[in-house]
Amino acid sequence: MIMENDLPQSSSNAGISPESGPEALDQIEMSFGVLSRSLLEKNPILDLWRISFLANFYNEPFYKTMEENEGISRSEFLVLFCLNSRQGITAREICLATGRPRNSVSRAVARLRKMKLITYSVSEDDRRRKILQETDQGRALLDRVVPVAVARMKVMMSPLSPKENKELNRLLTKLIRNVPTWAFPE
Amino acid sequence: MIMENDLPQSSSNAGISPESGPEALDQIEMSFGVLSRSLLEKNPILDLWRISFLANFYNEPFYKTMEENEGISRSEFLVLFCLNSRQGITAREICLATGRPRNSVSRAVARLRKMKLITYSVSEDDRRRKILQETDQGRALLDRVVPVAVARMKVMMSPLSPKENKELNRLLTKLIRNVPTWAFPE
DNA sequence: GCTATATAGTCCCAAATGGGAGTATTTGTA
DNA sequence: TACAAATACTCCCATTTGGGACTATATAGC
Repeated sequence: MIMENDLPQSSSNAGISPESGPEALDQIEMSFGVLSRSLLEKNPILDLWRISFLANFYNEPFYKTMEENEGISRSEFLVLFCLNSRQGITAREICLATGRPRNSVSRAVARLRKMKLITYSVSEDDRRRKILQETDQGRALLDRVVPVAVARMKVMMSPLSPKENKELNRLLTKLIRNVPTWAFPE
Repeated sequence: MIMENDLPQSSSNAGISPESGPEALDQIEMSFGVLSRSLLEKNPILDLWRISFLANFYNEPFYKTMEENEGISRSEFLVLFCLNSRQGITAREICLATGRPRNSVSRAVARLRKMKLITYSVSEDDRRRKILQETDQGRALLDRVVPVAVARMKVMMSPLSPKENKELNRLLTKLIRNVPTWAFPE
């Protein structure tokens, strides 16, 4: 086991400049402007802003290109992705897990069904429920799209060493465990 | 300076259960269902999913209640928030920093102006540009809304010790610096 | 200086969105 | 059994959204 010093930059983008200090976000200023830089350096909801920044600039372009290439909307992708992840689930589960309104999920399900990317069968236990299932075509679409997303994520995560990645996930787990205490106001 | 052991849970939510291991996300399953739990534990774009989960379940309810309480949309809030963060900026800067389409920002600016929450003046240097500025009313609105957001974020971040919070930000900085290399496909 | 190209911002309109009512079914209560 | 309340899902429709054309201004190339 190699003991590595995590403080200097890891494998990729080595030696461009120190990772912290005032010049750390020079590249951001180039691409996203001065305002973006100052928001990422200092604002009253800094931690949240930074997390949202990452999520936002990953997700939006990804969904946009997926729409163009596969004609599949964000909600439609999410439905397929969820089905791929767990068997025997219903629209309600997808709403809960993704935060999308039941409305949009229902519509996504209807369209995916029309496109023969999924099927559903009324649950025997509870005939209100429809158990969703991806078709071979649906799986095939994910097999085209998910690798693109994975590759994109790998690039996103590439500045972190394996050890740092693990540490990030440890911290995220702490935050995620806590979400139920604050997610739903009132 | 107190040397604390960061591995056991920090100040709040102490002793509920270990923060990792199979039972770590029991609470998630309660609130968000089994699907959500399995997605947060394992999926091909796990890191991204977890980051998006946090951003999503912070942002959506926040914007929704702000809409209800203040009659201000997401884009409108973002415009105000940006103006509060930096002087002399234009709509374009806000688009770059937030990823919102210029369209929506333009509309948000128009509406905020009608509501007397911001003003603008054509730039002398470049008469295409409109320099935006918040009014006292606009600032007052932020003074009502931002503390709510800050409080919510503090709860969100409360599971982390100061040291862990700092470490998280170190890791996020590494990721953020790298965004320009992948954010815009093609 | 003149023309072509780029940029900031706005407008139009077709399409997407989500709130909330509606339907079908199940569960709880007596 | 009867009936009230809850739940899963769908439908209707007013509102929002964002792509892309358009206007005004600025910049670059010659």
